[in-house]
Amino acid sequence: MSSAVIRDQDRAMGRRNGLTSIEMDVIGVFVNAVKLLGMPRSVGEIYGLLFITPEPLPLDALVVRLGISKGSASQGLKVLRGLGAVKQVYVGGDRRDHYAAETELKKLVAGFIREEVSPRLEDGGERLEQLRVAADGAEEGLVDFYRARVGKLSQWHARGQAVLPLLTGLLD
Amino acid sequence: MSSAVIRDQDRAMGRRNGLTSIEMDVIGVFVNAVKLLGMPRSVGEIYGLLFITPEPLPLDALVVRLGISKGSASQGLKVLRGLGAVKQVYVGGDRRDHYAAETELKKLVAGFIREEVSPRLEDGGERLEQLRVAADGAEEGLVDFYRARVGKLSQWHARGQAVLPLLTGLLD
DNA sequence: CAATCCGTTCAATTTTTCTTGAACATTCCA
DNA sequence: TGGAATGTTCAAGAAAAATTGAACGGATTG
Repeated sequence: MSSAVIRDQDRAMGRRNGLTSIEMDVIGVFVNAVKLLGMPRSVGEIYGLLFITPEPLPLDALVVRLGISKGSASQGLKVLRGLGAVKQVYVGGDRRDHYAAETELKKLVAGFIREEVSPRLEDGGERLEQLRVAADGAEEGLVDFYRARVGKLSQWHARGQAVLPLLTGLLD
Repeated sequence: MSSAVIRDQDRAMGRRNGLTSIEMDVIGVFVNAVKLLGMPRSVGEIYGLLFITPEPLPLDALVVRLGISKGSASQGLKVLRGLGAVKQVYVGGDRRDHYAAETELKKLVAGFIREEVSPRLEDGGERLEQLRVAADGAEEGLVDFYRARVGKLSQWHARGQAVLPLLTGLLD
């Protein structure tokens, strides 16, 4: 089969790069979404392609179809595995790892909270300890104000910790 | 008063740059937080300083104390005003605008949702329309799968729109 | 084994994002 | 009205983040 034929097929399907237009649209949605979450474009591309592909795909397929480097694909999959956004699927007679998108919203949100949000909240909790000490040791006229503000921060922190678990609960 | 005296005072208060150590710590907390939300460092610095300062501050004070440019300060305040994270306070006999931090968590979260999240959700809703059409027009064997996936996306979208208002409600 | 395949890592590069600073508009005041 | 004060905008430069690609380690195969 000549490559000219392939290009004709691509054109007929509305392809560019080797992605169909519906694939590109869905990927675009996810690229947008992961940007909102502060993640690199490639993560959105990978998840998007897996989401809109019926079969599990190996790393090479991501490289070829998305036109990204092997390094990006590997790192992107690492992030997605960490989030639990991707399932590893065994494909007989092929020693490559194959991946499929995890599509349960609850799991995705829980993964994001676990990997991205909770660590920061914990970190913030430690800082609060130090802030309380620092506030108490401030100049006379400022101690009360500082204590009030650190108290406000503690309140926020507690609210965050209380609300996050509820959030995943709402998504069954 | 000589600048040597000022420097001595700074050293006694644990200052560097002209910020006390508690100010720097609090600012650090907010710089971290806004990064999680995908906003520039300067926005966190400005909000942090306003949060931990008893008096409302004008733009110049932010420039001097944080050591940032007038442009950054102006743009950062613009963002914070948009979020409703900052109150404009009138100070008699001074024609500069003075700003104080809004410390009601509910307002801050609502502002973030309004400015950063909702617009994207709406945008996503429009894309979904197009995706439904594209899915229906796909190759024979893929139509069912595509419809299912677009349906999944719609579900997520609906969940998001349902949950966001609840979220602010939880923060009274 | 040696050769190949698969995936990871990380320094170098590219891309994106943020910050700066000078030009500008507007308001205030003498 | 002229000039000083205040704040905004945006092009250029600096900084940060993402991507690449080559080198590497380990597993598999003939």
